[in-house]
Amino acid sequence: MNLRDLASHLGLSQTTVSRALNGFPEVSEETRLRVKAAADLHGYRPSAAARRLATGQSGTLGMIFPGERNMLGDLLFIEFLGGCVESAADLGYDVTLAMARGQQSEEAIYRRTVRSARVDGMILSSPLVTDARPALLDSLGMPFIVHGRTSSDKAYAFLDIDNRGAFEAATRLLVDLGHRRIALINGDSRYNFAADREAGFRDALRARGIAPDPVLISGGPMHEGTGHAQALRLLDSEDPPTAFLCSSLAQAAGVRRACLDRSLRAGQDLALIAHDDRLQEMRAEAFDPPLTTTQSPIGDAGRRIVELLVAMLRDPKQALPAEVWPVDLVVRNSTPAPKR
Amino acid sequence: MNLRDLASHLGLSQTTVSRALNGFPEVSEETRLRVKAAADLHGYRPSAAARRLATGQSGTLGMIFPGERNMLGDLLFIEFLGGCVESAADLGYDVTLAMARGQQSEEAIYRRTVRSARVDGMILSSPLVTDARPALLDSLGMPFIVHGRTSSDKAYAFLDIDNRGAFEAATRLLVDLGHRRIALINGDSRYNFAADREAGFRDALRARGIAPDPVLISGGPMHEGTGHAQALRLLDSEDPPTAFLCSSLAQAAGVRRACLDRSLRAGQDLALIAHDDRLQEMRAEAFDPPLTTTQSPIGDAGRRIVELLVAMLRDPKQALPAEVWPVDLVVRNSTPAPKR
DNA sequence: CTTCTTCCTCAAAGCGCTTTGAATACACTT
DNA sequence: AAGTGTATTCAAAGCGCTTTGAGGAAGAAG
Repeated sequence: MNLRDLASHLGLSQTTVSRALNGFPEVSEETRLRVKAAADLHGYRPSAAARRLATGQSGTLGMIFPGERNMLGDLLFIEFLGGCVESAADLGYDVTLAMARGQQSEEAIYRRTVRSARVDGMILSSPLVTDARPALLDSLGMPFIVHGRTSSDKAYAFLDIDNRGAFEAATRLLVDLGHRRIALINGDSRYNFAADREAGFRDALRARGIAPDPVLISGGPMHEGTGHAQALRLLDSEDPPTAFLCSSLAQAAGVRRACLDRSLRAGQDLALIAHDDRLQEMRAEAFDPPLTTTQSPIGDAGRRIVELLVAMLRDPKQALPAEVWPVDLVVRNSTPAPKR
Repeated sequence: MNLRDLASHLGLSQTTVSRALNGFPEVSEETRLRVKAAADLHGYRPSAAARRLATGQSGTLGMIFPGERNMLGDLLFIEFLGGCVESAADLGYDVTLAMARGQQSEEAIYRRTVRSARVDGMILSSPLVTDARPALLDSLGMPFIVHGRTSSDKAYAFLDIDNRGAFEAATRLLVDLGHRRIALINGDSRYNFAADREAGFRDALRARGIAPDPVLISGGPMHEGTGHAQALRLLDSEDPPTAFLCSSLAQAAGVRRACLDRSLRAGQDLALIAHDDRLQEMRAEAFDPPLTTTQSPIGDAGRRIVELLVAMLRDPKQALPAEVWPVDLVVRNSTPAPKR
């Protein structure tokens, strides 16, 4: 059942039927009701392909699979992706994935995707401190929004959380509790979020007149092994930290294990704070002990970012969205004052 | 630059250009080369929307986000998805995701997806023992392929691994080593793969005249907590097992932790085998000790399943593919004979 | 020199929708 | 009665591709 059939069935023109269905004001309410009823009755669904051709819009948003894969980073990605897909569906958009594979240049993927006009807009995730993609997409004329931020001269749409403020607050909490040697176990330093977190960490130390010790600052993939390895290194060092600040719960789990290896109790003998992206099956409150965290649900960010992108597509003239979400510091039971 | 422009540029008709580009035999080799060169030169990309409208094919494969989410299950999903996206790209297809959310019936999602003709075929993952989706898609006339199997009267396309054989072999290995009390920590029993694994487990025991003890058979999500909880329960029981067989490496990690809790060494004091889906960042060989596994790369399955589905779409008359991959039993260092 | 093939190329007809510009009908003004 | 809006509806022209049915050119066969 296509539009023409439906129209002739109703004794109306395609124009009128199309307008009735799409909510244009030129159609009388009576006609609209009649049309809608008939459409329902016959199970009419407009052909996505035809609409796309006619409007030039694909009704599809694109996302590129992260090039660098690592287990718990993937978990963040999928939670974010889930949020995106969910709100895209609500807004009538599809989400398609492409993949930057092996050595094949990521740029080629983006170019190809853009040129075949398969997507109306793109979502960039995990931006690097210096990331070529915004400029690339700009030059290709493809609307996009970044989850996170990056250094760029030009304005671009983004949604980010206040990583710097979050880690500044967390560090401040630790310092105010009396901690002086605080270890930061961060994400990979090429990522902007990690740079921001380190900056917040340094801000707080500087504000309290503490010189950051480079030994105490490290980074790596967002998984348990990173936390374990770095924590062991530090616990076995000459002047071990009294507090750990981690970029993910998984890293915190590694720190916890390292502490156990050294007969220490994380959250009691040592303070432990982690950033919590609110993954479905990894709850800071179920940690032993319940973990003090900086928290911000990454799934919500996915939902919101699609809303913002779709709004951009619907009204390209509006100002580029630039949201920075505050991050809650949730104090639970893992942040004692340092042992004397 | 569209087809008409390109054609007039070349002094050819659209027909000829289209055929040259799409590899039809009616075009002289010389013309084809000329056309291709010009297309490259001008960066011509056919409009996906127009092609879709003209051919009635969307060039898109659909996948539904798993309704039930759990961390390491998600990891399997994303590894599989990555494989799918990768080979879809090679074959010129997009992959779009939909999501079965909350209480909204999964069926509605499938119906909607099918009716708007956004996808040419669908990939079903994580089939249940009794799963309504194959019959549903069949009745809707949507081509699909199942990753795994399910009980269904009708024939359907699938790619599965030999879960039953794998667990039969693993169990046999343990029995032949002298183990008599073997615990199975499986996936959720509603999933077909879990049922198959249990069947294989029982096969091997039966073949050796051992009556399976229901106490030793349990299941749950594919994560560390499941392995830990079940192993603790069993280790603390009256007649603890001497060997564990797990459905995932994550579960095996939990078993290992439970053993440590009880001052036992998994892989030395107790035998431990797990199924290994070959996730990027979770290597059985890096386990302590290196784990004996039944292994089958789930990413490869994703790649292959898309090949099969695309082949089905290109030639709907061919027989439905039905591949069952053998699973390697890789003996490493975690399967000692039982202690006397 | 025709007539047939074989090869290559073409014009034109869709695919199913949106959107433009015009037409009709009707109620009000003047 | 003619003129002016206003509210509805319509026919037709695309969107950019694929594909059908035909036509022209060149070489082979009669």
